Amino acid sequence: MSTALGHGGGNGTGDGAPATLRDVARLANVHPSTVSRVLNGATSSRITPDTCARVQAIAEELGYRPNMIAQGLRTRRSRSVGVIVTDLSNPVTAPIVSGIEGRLGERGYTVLLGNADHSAEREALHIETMRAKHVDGLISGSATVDGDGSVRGLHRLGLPVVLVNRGGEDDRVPAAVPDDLLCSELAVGHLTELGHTRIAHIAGAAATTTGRRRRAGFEAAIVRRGLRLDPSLMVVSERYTVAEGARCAAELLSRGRTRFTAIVAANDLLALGCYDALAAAGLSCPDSISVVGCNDMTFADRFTPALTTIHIPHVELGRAAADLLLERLEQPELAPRNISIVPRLVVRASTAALTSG
Amino acid sequence: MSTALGHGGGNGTGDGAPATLRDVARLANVHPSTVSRVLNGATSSRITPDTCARVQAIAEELGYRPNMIAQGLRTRRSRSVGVIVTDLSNPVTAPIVSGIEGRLGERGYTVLLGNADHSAEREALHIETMRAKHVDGLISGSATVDGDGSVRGLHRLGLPVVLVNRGGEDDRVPAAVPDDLLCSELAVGHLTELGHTRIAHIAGAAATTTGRRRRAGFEAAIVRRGLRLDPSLMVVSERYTVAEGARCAAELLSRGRTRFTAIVAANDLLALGCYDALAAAGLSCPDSISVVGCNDMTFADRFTPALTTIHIPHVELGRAAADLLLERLEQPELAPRNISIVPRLVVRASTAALTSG
DNA sequence: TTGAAAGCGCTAACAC
DNA sequence: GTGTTAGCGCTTTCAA
Repeated sequence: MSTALGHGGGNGTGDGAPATLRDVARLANVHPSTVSRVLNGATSSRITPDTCARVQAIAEELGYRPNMIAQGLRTRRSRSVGVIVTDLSNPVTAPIVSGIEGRLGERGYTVLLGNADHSAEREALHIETMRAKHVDGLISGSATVDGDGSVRGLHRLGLPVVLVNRGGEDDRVPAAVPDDLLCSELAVGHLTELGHTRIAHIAGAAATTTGRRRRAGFEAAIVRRGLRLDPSLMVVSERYTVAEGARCAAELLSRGRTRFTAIVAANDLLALGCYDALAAAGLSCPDSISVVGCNDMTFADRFTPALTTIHIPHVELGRAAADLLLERLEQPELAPRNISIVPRLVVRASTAALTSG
Repeated sequence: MSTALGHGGGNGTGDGAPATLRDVARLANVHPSTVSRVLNGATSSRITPDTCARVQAIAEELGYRPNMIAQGLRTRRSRSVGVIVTDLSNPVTAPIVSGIEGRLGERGYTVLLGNADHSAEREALHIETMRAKHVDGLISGSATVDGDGSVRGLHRLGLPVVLVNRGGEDDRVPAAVPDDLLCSELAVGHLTELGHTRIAHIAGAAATTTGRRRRAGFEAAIVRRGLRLDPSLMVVSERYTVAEGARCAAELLSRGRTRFTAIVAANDLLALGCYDALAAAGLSCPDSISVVGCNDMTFADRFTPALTTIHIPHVELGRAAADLLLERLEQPELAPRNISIVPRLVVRASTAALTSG
């Protein structure tokens, strides 16, 4: 009786090499293809229950494991998918990957992980490798908007590709993304309900759809409420980092610290940077300035003040991306579609009602 | 001229299929094996510079990419390694994986990621799959001490395995781990320098080497200083979570809240739980009770109070594990070895000098 | 220096 | 229902 680890293995010749289909066939007195048919659920129905049982017994006894490399070469399906991320150290990346891996794993696919680490060169290298390893598809979390990213190229080459978290500017390649417009709407809505009217925005990099769409959503939300869209209350960050958030908040402050009473940051890291800049300027959050983040990343509830933010279910985002890819792999005839994940406002302690003007 | 994406590809027959070695051979008027020799650095020296150039030109023109699946089947080396983690959502996991992936990527290996998500069954499944996909080796971050984990079994089967973060109890399988004894020594040393003498410990699960060794290190550090080892000041947690930390700290408090003035927690998550339990009991940290964590995970500096903890360089830990595996893959004759990573005390605001007894 | 031949382990089209 | 044959794309003896 073989364990899950293939103990009791061997090919029956005593040389310790793992058993192959041929080994099983030889001991079961059948042809290798018969073994193949028995072991592949789809075709096993056409085999005599008798031989079927015999083959299975021998396979079990030998601890036979199909060689997926050989299978892949023959069938042209590797049952593995590449997952390329911009930055493994970004707090939202792990949950997204977790969601992807979980769903894909359920369906028998393995994840090849590539960390681009903000380098276009490394990203291209990973794509290269994954193509060479014949992944069945690719999920990319590093889409940038600059026209014609490498991932986009793959899509044209016919390799199924799905974007996650950040989408493409258009809808040519399927993507699972948060409803970025709604994120900003929720943030602005919350602040106006608290009485704020002069609200600043620290936008995400223009090269990312999260950055662009959240900015668009912010502007729409402001206009929709009949508030003035003040260009001096807008600053565009270059990267999603705490340091960059601090830089942008300081910039905002330098343009006049009484011009605004609240900041909508394009993500939590930027919001954390706001905390720093405000503290450095001797201002308190939320008493002087309210701050809203976006993502609700791990520990957002444990900062001081606890961060009011827009919750995005990143694990679910990852699962959705996996579903999209699975769909393309298993029903290529279906029209590609997008999934938009609904965010949710989480009120904590970094926002307060406007008291003094 | 072909781009990194293989544009300009095709096999020269116009059917859009990717070019193979044979396609290149045909157009270059040489035998496929010659092309193989040209393209493999090691053997290309034995080829006429002339044909060498011709072959390379054709390969380039066709956008030829070796099929690594076929290569793998033939050479029995997949150039991919499995990385199995206990929990992708643990804050230390991402940096470890990042370190592993970074180093392995430099050396031409791809990472297959498997998230066991605390399930032994899922872990076994991943190991199964990775064996079937013929990974060249395995790095496991989910070693438990219960004798004969599945990973250990693989090691016996001859698949190169390296443990990371948590080691095996003995040294039979190579591991890259923090110096857990030193972690506790640093924590206790820091507290005694602040005047603390009655120090409690929230130990990590006994099934993990981090839990066991940090506990042993704690006990040794206490004894070394001639302090009393009070069993009522020791509680063993079951999982590395905030909730579990809170439970353990509450348990400690229930045994008498004046019996100790400081807590050494086996990791930062447990330490965060201490914050909660102390707050719930109306106690302040660090004024009433000092708390020391371990790991220095992301944002440890941003909690309130900022957490005094033992810094472990997790990216480096991952790199070390990758190095260990690379060593086994490329120089199997070398004796397996372990790498111990040196931790560092980071003093922040959760510890204070003992003033009132 | 190059070509020929064989085969890694598997599946699938075709025969019987 | 099962066997035969061929071949996925590559590397690697062995010859020449």
